[in-house]
Formats: sequence, C-alpha cells, structure tokens
Amino acid sequence: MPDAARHKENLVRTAMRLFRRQGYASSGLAQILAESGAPKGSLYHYFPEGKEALGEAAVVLAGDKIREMLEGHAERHRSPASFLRAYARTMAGWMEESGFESGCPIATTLLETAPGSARIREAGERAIDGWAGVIGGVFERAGLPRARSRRRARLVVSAMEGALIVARVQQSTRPIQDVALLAEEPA
Amino acid sequence: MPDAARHKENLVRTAMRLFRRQGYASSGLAQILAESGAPKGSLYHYFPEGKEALGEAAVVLAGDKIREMLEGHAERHRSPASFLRAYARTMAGWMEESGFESGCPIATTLLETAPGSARIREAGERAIDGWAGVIGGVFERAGLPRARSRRRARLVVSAMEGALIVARVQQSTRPIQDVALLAEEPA
DNA sequence: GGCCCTATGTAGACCAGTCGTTATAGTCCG
DNA sequence: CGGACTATAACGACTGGTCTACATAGGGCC
Repeated sequence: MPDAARHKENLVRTAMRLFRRQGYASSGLAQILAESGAPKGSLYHYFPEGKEALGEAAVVLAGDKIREMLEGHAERHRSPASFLRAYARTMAGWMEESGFESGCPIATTLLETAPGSARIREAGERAIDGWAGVIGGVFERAGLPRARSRRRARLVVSAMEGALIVARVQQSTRPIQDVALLAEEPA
Repeated sequence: MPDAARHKENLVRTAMRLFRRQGYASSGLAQILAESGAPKGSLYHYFPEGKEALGEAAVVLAGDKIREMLEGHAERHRSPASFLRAYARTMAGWMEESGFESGCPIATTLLETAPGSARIREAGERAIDGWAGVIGGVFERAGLPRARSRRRARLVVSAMEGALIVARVQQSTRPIQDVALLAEEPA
C-alpha cells in the first residue's frame, strides 16, 4: 500500500463528513465503508471497538480542524470584533457552500450519543474547551479581564452552535452573521 | 374506547420524549410503541405516512410547549433581563432534572432530518419563528425598536439552542445561565 | 327494544432489508 | 516464517412498513 494508514484516514474523514450531514445513527457502516473506499476488515482492524471509536475519532478530528481555523483567524485579526466577523464569515461560507447541509461537525453526533457514550461526550468536551480557549485568548489580548474573557468566549461558542442549527432550519446565513454582534458589549 | 385519541396523544408525547433524549434515528418504532402502550396498527392508522409524520407531530407539539412556557414568562416579567433570567432558569431546571439528558426537544431531530425531510424542517422553522416572536415582543415592549428587537430575539434563540448543546456536553447548567447576559447590551 | 351495516380503531403477525459485529480465510511484505 | 492488513461470508437483532383479522360504536330500520 502507498502509505500505511490511508484507509484509516479516509474512514475517519468520511465518517466526519457523513455524521455532520446526516447524523451518527443514520450513517451506517456500509455507507461509510462504500464512500471511503475502505474494506470492512480494515475498519475493525483500525477500530476494534467499532462504530463508537470511529465516532470519537471523527469528533476529535473535527474539533482539531475547527480549532486550527480559529487559531488562524486569531493570528490575523487583533480586535475581537474583526475576529468574530471572520469566524462568522467562515462558518456562513461553509454552510452556504454545502447547501445548508453541513452545520457544526460535532453537534449532531454529540446530541445523539450524549446519553449513551461517555467517550464521545468527553471528546466533544475537549474540542469545545479548545475552541473556547482560543476565542477567550482573543478577548484577553484585547484587554478584557480573564474571567470576563472566558465567560464571553463560552457565550460565543454557544451562540455559534445554536446559530448553525437555526441557519440550517431557516436556510439562511443570517443567524450566523448575527453572532459577530457579540463583540461589542459588556457581560 | 375511553376517549377517541388517547393512543394518538400518547404516541406523539412518547416520540417527543425519546427524540429529545436519544435522537430521531435512534428511536425505533418498536421502542416508541412499547413505551406509549399503543399498538402498531394504531400508529399507522393515525399516521399513515409513518415515522416522518410522527416526527413532524412531535416537533409541532414540542414547539407549542416551549412557546407556551415563553408566553407565561413574558406575562410575568416586564423587563427583558428578568424575562431572560426566568427563561434560562426554566431550561436549566429541565436540563438538571433530566440528568443532562433532555436538551432542546427539537434540535436533535431537526439536525438529523434536515437534509432528508422538508416537512420536519418546515415544522421546526415555524416553531423557532414562534419563539423568536414572543421574545422579540418582550424587547419591543421595553422600548427597543422593532428591527433591533427581532435581531436580538434571534440571537437569544441561537444562544439558547447552542447553550443546551454545550450544557449537555459539559454536564453543567452554566452555559444556559450565561444566555441571560444577552439582555444588557446594544447590538 | 333488537338488528344489521359500516366506519373507526385495535391488535399483532409478518415482510424484506439493514444494522453493527464477528469469524475465518486469505494476501502481502519485511 | 510472521505479523499487518484485506476480503468475504455469516450472525442475530432490529428496522420501518404492510397486511389481515377482529373489536367496538353509532345510526337507520323493522
């Protein structure tokens, strides 16, 4: 084979994409296998614990991707307001390009598996903490006290998660762009 | 039979509860039937179009319940700040009582079915519009211009939807309570 | 009152198909 | 030779949906 883990990587990326679009439970292993081009034997070779482990890997990968995007914007934009606008523009772009089919890459999976899978929930918690850390850093760098920066960052994450739901339901990017309004006030 | 539609009502309420906790795709008809006490024949008698129609009915019912709750708070609380605090307190209470298993009653279903079912998506859109209408009315009553009230209400709905996700993932009601901070600034 | 007729609703067996998972045989390469 | 990886068949459980048989209720009719 060309490189050792090409099937593994394809599997996780395909799972991430499908879970994002149609959810965890609705994405059967057969579909993931078919679209990734990996054989069934490989899935259980790389993920002996099955679908749940694949779900966890997909959440970790998606969390890292979002975090990298946030870190990129944090480097390029010094003011919280322009940082948030850039963040919102990116998410709105993804949403529109996908025809309002791809929202948050982890929200659906987490909601579906929250009661049943501790490991996926914990992976999601780490991902969200990471995002809030980057966003809080931007506020802090702009002079806000640490505690206020953290609280504001949590609110931004919540608002964006919710906006991605509402945007999908209303088929409009407006709710996403409104999140950028959160740069300009106390709290 | 005792009353005409007792099985129908049980069906929709049970579906709403299960969809809320574990999602649409993971809640099989067998489980819904067993927990509601209704026989399979009744399901397809009241909902000839099957699970999708049941999902739509569950979204409509949940949307109405949330709206009634919001209207109650809007009557009792005149200032946006105390209205939002009451709203947040109610949602945080539900979340905690359920052991962080019951978030937004429609979010999971909508995310899962958004790409595949127009009728469920549209029912969700109507529900969300209804909530935003009530919340916007509170802002407007407090003197905010109509356009600003609407924008702020949309932001509140998004933030609450997202907070219910984050709260579940972090097993904490803090994100929900933070939504009440949205009462106090421009935008 | 007693009778049939029909619509409404109940009840569950049954279907073909899919689910995630396991087992086992085989292939490839160091 | 041996371990990593692939390939396929099969597993029992469960999926949403259909079908037929049956109970019950109300309304006209004798």
